[in-house]
This record gives sequence, structure tokens and C-alpha cells, in this order.
Amino acid sequence: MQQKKEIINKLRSSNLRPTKQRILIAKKLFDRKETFHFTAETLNKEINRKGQNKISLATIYNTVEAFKRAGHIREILTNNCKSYYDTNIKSHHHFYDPDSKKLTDIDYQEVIMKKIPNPPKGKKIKDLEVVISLQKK
Amino acid sequence: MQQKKEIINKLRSSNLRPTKQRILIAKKLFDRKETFHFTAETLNKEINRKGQNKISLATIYNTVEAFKRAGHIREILTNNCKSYYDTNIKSHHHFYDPDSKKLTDIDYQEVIMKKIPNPPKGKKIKDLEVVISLQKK
DNA sequence: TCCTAGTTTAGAATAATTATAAACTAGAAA
DNA sequence: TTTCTAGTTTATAATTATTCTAAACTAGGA
Repeated sequence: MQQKKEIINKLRSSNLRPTKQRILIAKKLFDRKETFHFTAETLNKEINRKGQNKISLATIYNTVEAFKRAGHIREILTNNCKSYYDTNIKSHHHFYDPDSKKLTDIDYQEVIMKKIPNPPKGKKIKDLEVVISLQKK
Repeated sequence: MQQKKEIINKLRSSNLRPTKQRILIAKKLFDRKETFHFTAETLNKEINRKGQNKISLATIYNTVEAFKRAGHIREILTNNCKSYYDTNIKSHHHFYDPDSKKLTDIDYQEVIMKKIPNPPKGKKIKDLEVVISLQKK
């Protein structure tokens, strides 16, 4: 359980003023055991269901973008015209099931590369992401 | 050089009636040495520039979708709200450069996996795609 | 308590894609 | 060769995801 103080520190340390909205969104995202996959739209639904604490969609978008830039969440590769995010920021990989459109985490150590190419001149590797697409057996 | 006949056969073999528009698009896509990365929008520009052969944007979208379903092109994973396609349908991988937003092919044999996880029960692996994100050195 | 830069907000604007329904056409059948 | 029809194309409208805008609000230092 992440205490409110921890969350506020997390925000402060990335130069984000800890507003009511950001604290609430951060709680939703980080105060959980399992990693969480979401889009702006699903997060919005989760937060604003049952007419509780209303946070505008624009703020959801702003906050997600801010958290991404701060490195608290990461964006996942897909071939959907939608941005997917993951609260698991450790380098890791995904199964993608086109039937259910669901992503599942694959632990970093579950994938080991034997050979990868050299990056082009002047560039270095920032990240390596593996997506394994599934189909019915 | 793919002859018109070849292209017509390709279309027929995937149950696509060889219309003027489809033949023209297929030529643009497949009648070239190097593989080709594109979006619906870039393909549209390339085809309709200089007021030559006008093909409507809707047809571009329809045809790209049809070619994808037929397996003549494949969709690439990105984190852009845009669908990228590749005329290289052999299993292969990509460098992604966020600065230029350009994708570069990596040959299949340039990446060798030493260990990959077992797929979940009832599923098998359809495809494995590696994306290596770059940054300035 | 006051002040102000940073933040939130509703709603407009934009961008990518999909749907619609009328006009057109490939190609089989007469 | 003409006729017919299902498949295709098209312009345009609709939808979906996201970003922009500018006015109202607020955290927190002075």
C-alpha cells in the first residue's frame, strides 16, 4: 500500500505539483500489487464511474502524459489506434492476444536474446521490446 | 519487376477482384526492390500526387485492409496513433527512432532468441516481433 | 492573506479511421 | 455482344482518439 505521503513525494520529485486530481490518479495506478494496463479511456471510466470524484478527460490525458514523461508509466507498442500504458516500468515484454485484445506481461528474464544487431551509427539502444502475438491452438 | 499479370494473379488468388485501383496500388506497393513502410496517409499522397490517377482515400483504406487480410502486407507495432504497414511480410524486426519517427527493417536472422516463454494454455505463438528503440549516443 | 504560476476544465478543434449509401464495373450468363 | 448483379469505388458523414484553448481555479511561497 503506497501511503499518500509516498505518492506526494513521487509527484514532487518529478516536479509535478501534487494536486487532488494527480494524487487520485496516482493512487489508482500505483496502489496495487499487480501491474496495470490501461488506455486514457479505460482509466477515465475507472476513475469517474458511479459519479464519484469527477476528473475531466482532459486532465486524465494531461496526467497520463505527465506520468509518462516522468517515467512512472510506460507506453506499450500496439497496432491499435489507441495508446496503451503500463504501470510496470521495468524493461519487460508482452503477449498480445488479438482475440481478446488483451496484453499480458512477460517477465524480463523470461526472454533472453542470443544475438541482436548493432544500432545505426550515432545511435544507441534505448529499449528493446518483444511482443509475442498469440492465436488459438 | 512484377508484371501486371503477376499482380492480377496475386489479387485473384486472394479473392480480390483485380480492379484498376487495386492494380495501381499493388504496383506502388510491390513493384520495388526494397521493402516499403507506409501509412494510409503517406500511400494516399504518393498515389494521388500531381493530380494523376485519382483514387479516393476510402479506397486506399479499404485496399490496405484487404491486402493486410490477404497477408500481402503486415501491420507494424508502434505507439503512434497511426497504422503503419510493411510490404516485407517475412517475419522480421525493427529499429524505431523516436527522433525521426522512422522505422528500419532488421533482418530476421539478425535477431536470435535464446529463451522465450511458453504461451498460455490453449494458445500458440503466431508471431514474435522485436522493436529496438534508439536514442542519440 | 495575497498573489501568481501551474493546473484543471468544458468544450472546440483536429486527426485517423470507419460507415453509408449511391454510382460504377468486372466478368459470368444469356 | 448485351445484360445483369455482386462486388467495388466514391464523396461525404460519422465516429473515435487525442490535442488545443482560454477561462476559472488552486497550491503554496511571500
